[in-house]
Amino acid sequence: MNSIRIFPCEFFPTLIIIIPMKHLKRTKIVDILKLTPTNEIINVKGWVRSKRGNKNVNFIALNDGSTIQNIQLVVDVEKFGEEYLKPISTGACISVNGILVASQGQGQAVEINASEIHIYGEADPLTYPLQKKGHSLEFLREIAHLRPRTNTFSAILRIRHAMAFAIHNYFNNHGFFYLHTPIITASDCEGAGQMFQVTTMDLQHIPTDESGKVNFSEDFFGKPANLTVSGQLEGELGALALGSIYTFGPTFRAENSNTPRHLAEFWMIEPEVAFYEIEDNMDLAEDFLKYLIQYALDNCKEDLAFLNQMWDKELIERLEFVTNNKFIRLSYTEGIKILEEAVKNGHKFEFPVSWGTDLQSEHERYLVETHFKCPVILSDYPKEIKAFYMKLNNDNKTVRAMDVLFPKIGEIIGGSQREESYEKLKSRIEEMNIPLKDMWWYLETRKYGTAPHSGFGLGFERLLLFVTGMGNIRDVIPFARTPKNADF
RNA sequence: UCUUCAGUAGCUCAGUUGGUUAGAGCACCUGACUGUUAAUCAGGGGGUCCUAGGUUCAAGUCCUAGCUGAAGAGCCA
Repeated sequence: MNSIRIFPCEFFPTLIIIIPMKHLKRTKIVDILKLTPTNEIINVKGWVRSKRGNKNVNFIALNDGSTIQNIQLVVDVEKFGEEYLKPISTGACISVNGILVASQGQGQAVEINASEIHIYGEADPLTYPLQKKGHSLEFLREIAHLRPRTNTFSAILRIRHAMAFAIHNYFNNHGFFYLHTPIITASDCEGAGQMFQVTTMDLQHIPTDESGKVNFSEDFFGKPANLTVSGQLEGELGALALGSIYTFGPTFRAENSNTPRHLAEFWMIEPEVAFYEIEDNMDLAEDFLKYLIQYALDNCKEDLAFLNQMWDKELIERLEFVTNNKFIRLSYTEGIKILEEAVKNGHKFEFPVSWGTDLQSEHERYLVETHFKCPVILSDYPKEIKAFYMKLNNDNKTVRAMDVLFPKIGEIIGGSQREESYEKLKSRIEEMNIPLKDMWWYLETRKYGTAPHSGFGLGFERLLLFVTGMGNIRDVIPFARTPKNADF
């Protein structure tokens, strides 16, 4: 390393002597904390969380993001000089060589006696927005470029990584293949809300035809194109060839949703499996969610403990409850009966309950949080309130849909067994006025070698809301995209 | 998009029935302190009271509109 150390000379106070800092391979704090103290010199690099002390000795709490834990640096003030240490304030980035020793203080097992310090970057205390105190989540959202440097967000981002890894791990272990479905799609029939249009046309001079309509043949793809709202339809194509696939990618919805549970850009996991009935689909969803939550409990202990202590005292308890209890499974019809019973017994809902209407948030919350106090898988909804591709039951009234409802989050998973009959699917498409010409490829999977199959979509950030205990989805993604907000 | 609530120092917030020079804690700066744990102690600086109108002798405080944020609802994962 070409780093240097500068310090004032005793005889010529203005003279600065430059000495190359001894080059050592960096050790991450997460690994340092596992070491037993020897007399070897090690190097640590990171950002200063706090500096305290007196005329003789300074204590620097350093964090490098590898763990929520800081390493304590002990700095002899006389050795470096007050002036040199001054710019090492909260937020500054430094590289330190020193000896790892057993701590003389109470708060930590080991600490580093600093012998050389190089300052990579100062952080002017007058303007650096992060202080050594708690900040509101709303304030931190306004400084999304710096919030990963806080304990809370570094914990969330490490958990986010762990969950992404665990998702791939689970599917790989279960023989699923990761299928990359397109981000840009020219089919407007994915049926999950408003789409963002993709175009290379000059919006100031849009080409039109004789009748004044937009001439999309001049656009990049020669027809209207959008960002995907779901990889499911393509996922089905994969499942009907590879057997078991999953997608895990960004998803875009141009809905004007202003809630703590919605993002315009979010990540979704969509497994799709051939020869799966709806019950198999439920088994997969339950096993998958429990695996992920258990993975977090096993591998993100310190970060979860921090979030539990800081934001949500019941977090770990709630996670353990979910892994230890079977999800309640019941049909939409049974759910309605329970809700009607509740109304009879005096429970007041803002919206009326009756068979055939979609369940409101308050109804789902009643089932999950009040009645069962447990995750619930609701299935077999009336066909009128569900998507065209869901398999019709023999009663001709309900479809094999399933929603997994979680406490605090609501719908975390939505899925179904897919309609595999060419004729039934075709007539559903026609009933819902979806243009058949755009769906020919989807229908051909039913025309040639069709098979029963099922799948679901898991909102990655909704999973993270549950696992981290955060209340707002904008706090579990590094850079949130919501209506009127695409900064950073 | 609808409903409700909020916007005062860098951050978190107090500010009485409308009444003189708008406060506190933390942060920051200066000083003290021989091992601190978001160190402590003493002192200091720091304000377009969200914006624009209006009511009033007088507005941080009341009214109207807008902007921004949050919560709930709808849409959904």
